[in-house]
Amino acid sequence: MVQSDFMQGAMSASNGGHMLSHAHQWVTSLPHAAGSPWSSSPVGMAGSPQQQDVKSSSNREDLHSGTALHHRPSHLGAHQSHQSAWGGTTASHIPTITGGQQQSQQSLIYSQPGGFTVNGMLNPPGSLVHPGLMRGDSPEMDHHHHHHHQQQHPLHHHHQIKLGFTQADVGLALGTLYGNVFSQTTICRFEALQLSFKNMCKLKPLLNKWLEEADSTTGSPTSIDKIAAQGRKRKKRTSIEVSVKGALESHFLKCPKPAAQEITSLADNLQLEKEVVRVWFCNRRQKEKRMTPPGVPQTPEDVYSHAGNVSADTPPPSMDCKRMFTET
DNA sequence: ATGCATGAGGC
DNA sequence: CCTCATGCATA
Repeated sequence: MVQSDFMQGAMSASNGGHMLSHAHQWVTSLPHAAGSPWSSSPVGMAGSPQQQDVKSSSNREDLHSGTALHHRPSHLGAHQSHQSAWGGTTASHIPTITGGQQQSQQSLIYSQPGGFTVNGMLNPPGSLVHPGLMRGDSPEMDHHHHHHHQQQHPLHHHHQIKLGFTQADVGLALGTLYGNVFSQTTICRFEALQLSFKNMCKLKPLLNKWLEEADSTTGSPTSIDKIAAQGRKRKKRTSIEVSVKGALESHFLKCPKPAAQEITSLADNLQLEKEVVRVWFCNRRQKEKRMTPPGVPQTPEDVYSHAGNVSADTPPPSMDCKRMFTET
């Protein structure tokens, strides 16, 4: 395909000696067997071309999973404490795509030492529905017993103790294992289902493989080799004021895809570089296309539940507003 | 966890 | 210039 050139980042957590100042979330604490993430068959969503690229439709079926995932016995003194979102550790739960919409963000379902009773069923091995075939699939695991995350008990005899890996660790591991390195950001977005449907489909199998590996390798030293290079200077992130953001948002609602000239005038009015405004719109549009539209936070259950129809939401208004308010 | 940014691939 | 996949930098 075309978008296959992931391998440039790979150094987010390896510079100096302290990776990220405050580590992030801990991932992967999967109940063994809780495999099927999105058991749904996103592809089967014929009839509802939800969001993006419908053109490459016919090959996004790598979603079947079904591999029992386990965990890796390591004992990290997880200490996540931090702000809001961390209601718990982010279990690297592989989400189930439900037709391309939205899910929750960090739900941690995992097993407890006493036996994670997610539901008692999870999904049978082999219940991987093929994309396009069936879609009722993965049951809903209850999220009632979530958050417990890292309980670092000294004895983790079995390799059943779930552990926490940081998202950055996972991203790195994926790279060392399969060649595609991902950043904490990507893993985070994956878990939060904030990637495009297609992107999700691409990443899911990788994560699944990692999980398998993590289980089997139970402690095997993953060779760490990264491609660190890239001395390109990045533009300092522009901080846009809230009021200005509001203005941009306002315009976006009127016209999500302004013409170059509009962008120019807008930039002028807001006193921002044109490029900044242009990029803002690009990013804004992208955000619009992601899964997990705001306002429809699904509970973890929903996430793991049904997944069949892929109903498109966010109908592309495709209205072109060339210049309705060009006041130079 | 997310906002702004970079780049490749497309038109 | 856009879309898309990704990620540094940041709140």
